[in-house]
Formats: sequence, C-alpha cells, structure tokens
Amino acid sequence: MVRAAGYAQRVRIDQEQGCTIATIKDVAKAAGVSPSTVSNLLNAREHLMHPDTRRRVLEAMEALSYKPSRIAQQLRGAPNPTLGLIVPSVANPFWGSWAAELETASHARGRQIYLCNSQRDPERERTYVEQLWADGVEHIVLSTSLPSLDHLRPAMDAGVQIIAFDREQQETDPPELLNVSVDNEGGTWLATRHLLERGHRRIAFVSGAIRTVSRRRRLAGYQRALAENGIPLDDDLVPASPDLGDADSGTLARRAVDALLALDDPPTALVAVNDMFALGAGAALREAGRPDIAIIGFDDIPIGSLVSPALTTVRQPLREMAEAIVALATEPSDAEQRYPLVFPPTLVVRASTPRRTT
Amino acid sequence: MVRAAGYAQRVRIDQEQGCTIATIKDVAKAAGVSPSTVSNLLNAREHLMHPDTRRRVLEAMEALSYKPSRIAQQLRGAPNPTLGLIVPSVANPFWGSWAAELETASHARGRQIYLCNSQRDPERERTYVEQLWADGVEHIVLSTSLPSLDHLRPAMDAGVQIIAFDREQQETDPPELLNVSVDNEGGTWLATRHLLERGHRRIAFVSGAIRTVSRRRRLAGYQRALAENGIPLDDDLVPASPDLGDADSGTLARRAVDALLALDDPPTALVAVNDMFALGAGAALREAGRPDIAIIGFDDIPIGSLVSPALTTVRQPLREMAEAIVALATEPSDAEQRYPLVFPPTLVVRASTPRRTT
DNA sequence: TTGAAAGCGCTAACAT
DNA sequence: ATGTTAGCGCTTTCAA
Repeated sequence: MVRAAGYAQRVRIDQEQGCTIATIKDVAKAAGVSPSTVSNLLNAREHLMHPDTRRRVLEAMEALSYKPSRIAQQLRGAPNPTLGLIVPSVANPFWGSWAAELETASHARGRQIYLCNSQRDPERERTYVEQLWADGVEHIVLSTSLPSLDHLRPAMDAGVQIIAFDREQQETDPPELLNVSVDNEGGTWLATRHLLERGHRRIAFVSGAIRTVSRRRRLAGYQRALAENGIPLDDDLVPASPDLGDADSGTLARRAVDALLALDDPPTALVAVNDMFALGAGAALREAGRPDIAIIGFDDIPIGSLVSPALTTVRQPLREMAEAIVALATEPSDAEQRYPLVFPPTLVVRASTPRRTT
Repeated sequence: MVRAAGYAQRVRIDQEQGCTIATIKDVAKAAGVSPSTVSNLLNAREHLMHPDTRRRVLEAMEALSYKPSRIAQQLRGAPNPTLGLIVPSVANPFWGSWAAELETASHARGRQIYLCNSQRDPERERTYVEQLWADGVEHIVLSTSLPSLDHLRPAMDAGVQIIAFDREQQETDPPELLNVSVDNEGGTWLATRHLLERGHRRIAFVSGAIRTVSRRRRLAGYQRALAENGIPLDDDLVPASPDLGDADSGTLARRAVDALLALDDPPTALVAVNDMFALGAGAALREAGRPDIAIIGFDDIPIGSLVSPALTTVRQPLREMAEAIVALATEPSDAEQRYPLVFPPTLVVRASTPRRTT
C-alpha cells in the first residue's frame, strides 16, 4: 500500500510512479520482511538482524526513496529536534545577526532553527509559541523583553522549554524559565562613562518607547553613570517616544532629535538605546546641521563599522550567548554550570564619539 | 486517560494536575460523550448536535484547557497552515526586510511563517526543505538563486509547493515550480543608465561571487546599458570576488575597491550588486580617500536612507511581491492570473550618485 | 443525535 | 532473528 503524496489535497497522480510516498509497510513488503524489522533498522537496533535482511531492507528503502514520516514518529513521542527562535523584528539587523549567530551555533550541534517574527506583538508571540509547540518543538528561544510571560503558561506547562533572551530574570518568573541576556545596565553605563570621559556633560538618552525590561535597564545604566559622576538627571534629556516598531527607527529618532535640539541647552552627546536608533539619530543630526554631536549605540551591528562616521557602540557577545543557549537546550544540567546567564558587554570605540569641543 | 506532558522525556509530574495534556478522550469522558462527538464539534459539524451536548463538551474543553494535537491531525492528513520561508542570509538586512514583508502579507491571511536561514548552502537548503516537509508544511518560499533545483525533487514530488523568489524562471525548471522575482536585469540597467546620465563613463560593477541567477542577471543589465550607450565592456571594471557569505560584504567590497583603485584608469562610479555591498564599497572608498566616486546600490534597504551620503539605489517592490506570493500559495489558480511573476524595479535617487566632476 | 470501529505511519513490548 | 500486536490522538464513515 502506498501513501498518497503529501496530503490528500495535493495528490498528484500524473506520473507512473514518482508521485507517491512509500511507507514503512511498502518497504517491508518490497524487502519481504515485517514492518517491525524495518523499524528496527531505522532505530539503531540492527545488531539483532541478519546481514542479508539488513541489506535487502536497505535496498528496498533506496529503491522506494523511503523517508520515515516524522509526523507519525512524533505522534509516538519522538521529539522534534528543531529549535524555535522568536525575535521581535527580523527587519532590524541586530535581530538578523542574532538569528544567524544562533543558527551557526545550533547547526554545529546538528539542530536546525525555525525563526519566527513577532513584531513585538504579545499575541503573535503566543501564537508562534503554540504553533511551534503544536509541531512538537521542545525548545524555544524567545527574544522578548516583556515583563510578564503569563501568556506562555500553557506551553510551558506542557513541557516546552522556554529560554528567554534579552530579558534579565524577573522576580515573578517561573522557576523553569531560563533567561540569557547581556548586562544591559552595564552596557549603557559603559557607554555613558565613555562620553563623560570624552568631556561631555549634557548627555541625552534616545530610545523608542521604553516598555521592555531590557530598555528599562539600559536607561538605568545611563542614569547610574550620570549619578555616579555628580550630574543631575534632566528629564528633558530623555525625550518620550510613541510606541512604534523598529522599522521606524528613522522617524522615531528624528522626532527625539528635534525635541532635543529645541532645548535651550541642547545635549552635546547622545546615548542611543540601540544601533538602529543611533543611525537614525545620526541622520537627523546631520540634517539639522549638528553633525558635531556625539552618538554612541548599543548592539554592534555589522553595518555600524561601514557607515561614516563609524559608529561607537557597545558590543553584545552574540557568539558566546548563542553557544550558551544551544548548550542549555541540548544539555541543560551541564550547561547551567558552565555558562553565566548574564553576559558582559564591551565598548567598541569608533569615530562617532569625538571629544567635546564646545 | 491523560496524555503525558509534551513527550515522554519531558514529563513533569510535580504538580497535582497542571502538567498534563488533555486528549480528546479526556474531554469526551468529562462531558459524558464519545470522542467522535467531540471531534464533530471540533470540525464544524455542530449542526447535528444537541445544544446541551454542545455546551457540555465546550465546558469540558474549557475545564481541561484542551487543545487538539496537530500532530495527530496531520497524521490524518490535515495540512500545516504555516508557510516556510528560506532565505540565504538573515544577517543581511535585505533578507530581514523581505522576511518581515512576507510575514505581514501572510499574517493578513492568517498564516504564520517559519523562517529558515540557509547561508547559501544548498545542503542546508535541502535539509530545511525536508524539515518543513516533515512538519507537514505545504508551501515553501525558497529565496535561492541557484540555477538547478534538483536537490528539491523529492519534496516537490511529494507535493510540497515550492515558490522560488529572486530567481527568474530557467529553461530546465519543472513545470510545477513558480518563480517570483524582481526584474534584476532591468534594475541594474536603470542603475547604470542613471550613472551615465550623470556624466559617468568609467563605471565598474562590484559584487561578491557571481554564481546565482539573479547576480548574473544584474551583471547583464549593467553590461546592456553600457553596450547601448556605445561604451566598450572592460573586464577590469568587474573585479572577481572570492566566494564568501554576506556577513563579509565589508571585506569583499574593500577588496574589490582596492583592485579598482589600483587601475591606471579607475572608475568614477560603481554599480553595486546590492545595498550591503554598496555600503561596504562606500566605506572602502572613504578610507581610500576617494569619497567622490559615485555608488548606486540595489534592493533599497531601510538603512540606505539613514547613512551619509544617503544611498541611491534600485528599489525592489517587496510588498507587492510578498502579496503575490502569499496569494499564489493561498489561491493558486486565481493568483496566477492576477499577478506578474517578474516585478518592475524603480530607481531611488539619493545623494551617493553625484554628477561626474572630473 | 450519538457512538463504535477502523485506520493514518510508526514504534516497542512481547512472542515466536 | 523476525513477526504479531497494541496503541500514540485524531477523523470519518457507517450503524444505531
């Protein structure tokens, strides 16, 4: 008996033999054995098998281009080896780089990745988790930064392992949740201190809407650095932003820059919440005739070294974090010992943060 | 009877009732009906059902947080509504933007997307196709540009619909393959003509290794524009590139630029195979002290408008192409009438292509 | 209006 | 060394 091609809807019977899919029974019949023998061969139990039988089955598989149905295997309880990765915005080069890095790390361990784009929409985030769950995916790397993960309870209860990225651990987190993140607060602290060292005193913080954990931490790092240096916080230097997506970093940054330049005492330097925002702010500053104002980004996307002036930024150790996450998904007990969950950022000094001149 | 949480390996029995998953049988038992009645309700056959029964079943589902197992449904022949998307490099902002655009279009029709990163590796491309196939995904948008798609025969034979993107139709293509692409040749023709109009005569073409259909077409458009204007082709102006990934656009572009500047008669303008390459070449030119050389890109990634000088480029109509593809996957017969398979690019003039001065 | 039964493709006791 | 059997969760005739 021969299984219909794919699913009933798509049966193609326009060729004599190519368009059907062999099942384990077909192989068994062709090799003159029972399905369980074929199954034994499939499941590394070939030691208890006559070499001749083995060969015949192998030939039958080859002849019929047999490939076991993973759907059937999953129904029996086999795990799906794929790793799910959910990012807030694939259009943002940072998330693209991150996905590529995780792909590399996981490919090295023989696991593929399904990447999902949530557009920062908790509802989409949830449906993607459920979709992956429905496909039997056991490990999901969720690049969210939402404070609460309640919407993922059902999947977690069902045993799906969620590893949150870019989100430091929260008090309300369930114990089975793993969080891997760069030290966001430390990163902007480094950034701000760098600007202070370059002589700046009026330093602004530009960002899209600050509703995520990571952005809140980045703001906190900026504030701490100022406080430590005896500079009073000034709300005017942290212009509020409406709540749009990354695609609009350009627009958002322009608005923030306009607000800052309208101040009586505008800043001489900007800490941007991330590189895309820094690039947008840079464009806005040039347009406004203030290319002298220093900018530092966060993330270290590859493009930052290609633009002019090259972007000073704070590097996230993507490779190390990717490896930790894949290890966590593959050998949890072992990995939890060997890796930190919060990774240190590093300062990357380029041309966009000149010493204060005025 | 209650199904083990997720899969055997991950059973968590540390709570009184939360960590198990209800099956259709559990619901049936709780509602005091048979599994088929529950199934009827699930499959929009509720018309033939006593309102009371309906209510009881619904309550039982609610109480047990029942969610049908899609794996079991798939084994029965139900299609997986997800759309697969394979791109050569998620780290390249163009592919990120493309993925986001396709996500938007397909989300509008209620279909989610699994994005896969092939790193331009035909083997990975094949394993991702098989993976998606194994998960019951019926439509795969393959952003490859490889001349031959033989490695995908098994999946296609099984009824998986492959829609190739960024790859114009080839003679050897199987009839069931759909190709959606921008007019690559027309795009670089536009680009080159633009440079000619700005007075340039020594125009180079910079690119990574040209082994894909689309890059070959882009080179052809450049050559045609020159030929039409009576400018002889000069191999020196098309420096060869080694075969690396997109991540290295910077390095690759630098090498190409160095070769061009070493020429006795260096070009005054560059046509880049895509925006990332253009950005890399721009950085290299500035470093070499030749910011005067004009550059035009291809793709129109969002960042192109944020850099300085803003990048002149050729826009791919991503939104329109995404809609066509989703329509093709959703209502093939209808869509094949309404959409072209090759879409026209448009010129986006910004600051990076000044009139020739010397 | 509801239920019983067969079967999707595969695996793993258990029997031979 | 190989075959028989039951069953994973669900759907769908068909019978009651």
